[in-house]
Amino acid sequence: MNELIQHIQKFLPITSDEAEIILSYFQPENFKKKELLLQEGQISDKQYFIIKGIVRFYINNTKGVEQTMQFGIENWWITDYLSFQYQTPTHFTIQAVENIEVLSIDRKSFEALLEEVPKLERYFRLVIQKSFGASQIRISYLFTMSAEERFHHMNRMFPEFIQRVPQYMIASYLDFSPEFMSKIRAGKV
Amino acid sequence: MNELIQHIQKFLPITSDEAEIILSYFQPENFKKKELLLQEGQISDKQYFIIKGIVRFYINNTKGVEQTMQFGIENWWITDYLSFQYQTPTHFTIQAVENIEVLSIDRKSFEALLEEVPKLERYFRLVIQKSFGASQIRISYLFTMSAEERFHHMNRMFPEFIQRVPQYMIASYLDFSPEFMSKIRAGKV
DNA sequence: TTCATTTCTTGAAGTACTTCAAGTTTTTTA
DNA sequence: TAAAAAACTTGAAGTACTTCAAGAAATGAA
Repeated sequence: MNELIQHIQKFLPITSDEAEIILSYFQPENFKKKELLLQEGQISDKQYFIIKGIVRFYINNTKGVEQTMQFGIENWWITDYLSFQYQTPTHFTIQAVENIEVLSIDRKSFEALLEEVPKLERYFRLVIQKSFGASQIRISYLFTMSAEERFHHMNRMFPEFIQRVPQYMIASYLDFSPEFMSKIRAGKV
Repeated sequence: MNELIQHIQKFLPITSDEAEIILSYFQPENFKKKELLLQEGQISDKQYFIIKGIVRFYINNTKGVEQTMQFGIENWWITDYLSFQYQTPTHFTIQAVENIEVLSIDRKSFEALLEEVPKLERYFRLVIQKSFGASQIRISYLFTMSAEERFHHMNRMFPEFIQRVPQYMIASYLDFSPEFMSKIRAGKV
């Protein structure tokens, strides 16, 4: 069965008729490694559900370095919600880390979908609540752990993930330099 | 008119009958300065809507220092959503910074309310979407600005707020030491 | 299979902060 | 309105990182 429908079912029951209606609102899209789903300055007009692959959500700091703020993996939703909700230009970029498959929905269709299947309001509320919780946990790690601790913690929690993503992206996600990451790994700190 | 109802009206229209039903689910509560609304280790069973005053949401780091992760002010919702949603013990503490007035709702009542007034699912989705967006912006500031820049930025954006809250809480919110904040303010960096 | 590109490593030098300890000022409480 | 408690300041010393520059290793493309 479709991944999105399965995901929705984890939060609330839907009938197969509803499933069909829901899917009719989505476009399957593919992006190659390094392609951009959203670019700084644009208005985030789409929300993406990741079927396969990894994306990163980053911001360019003043020195032009890309700081990874979030990763998105299978079964996660990704977009800049503020830009999406208020139609303001985004400060962020979303990029495919691998070749990816997503389902996309634009703002208009999203509103129409919620009107036709109102119980999805609940699904999206629960999904975002979870994302927000994850974001709070992430901030707490940045606040309470040293660079080395953050690295070891991530290594412990997501060993397979670390393999799939270049080190310098992990380093920027954990908020330290790639060189420092290299030294941590080599035990030279 | 009631602050909560006004706030809901910003996101979607409700009738005065609905307003009455909604309010019947909430308890007004008052907390004195420094009282705790939620304590590390507890399960977050309530969600709070702040009518008046400021709260802080913090975590104790390994050295026992309180790191402020979020402030909540008038018209904001506050809770640990992960703990609330999944009924797991929280790592965080919520404390009244001033004497405060809130409306509280526990998890059971919250579910009952959503069942009786399903369109509130949309309200809560939009509210949390906004909070999540704010959280993303906050992370981006931590990633792209120096301590001094974060301080000046906050000063520029929320000058009145800075007056209402002790400096050491602002310092921990901006992720640097109170001593360093003192030096920034004195122009000694 | 080779060349080009991307990613990772290493050491040396620098810096943006933290920590500590003590004193001062402001606010709260009785 | 005095005493106690909380919040803020200061300078000196320390440290967890960053930056730079150059080379090595791994990956991808023709």
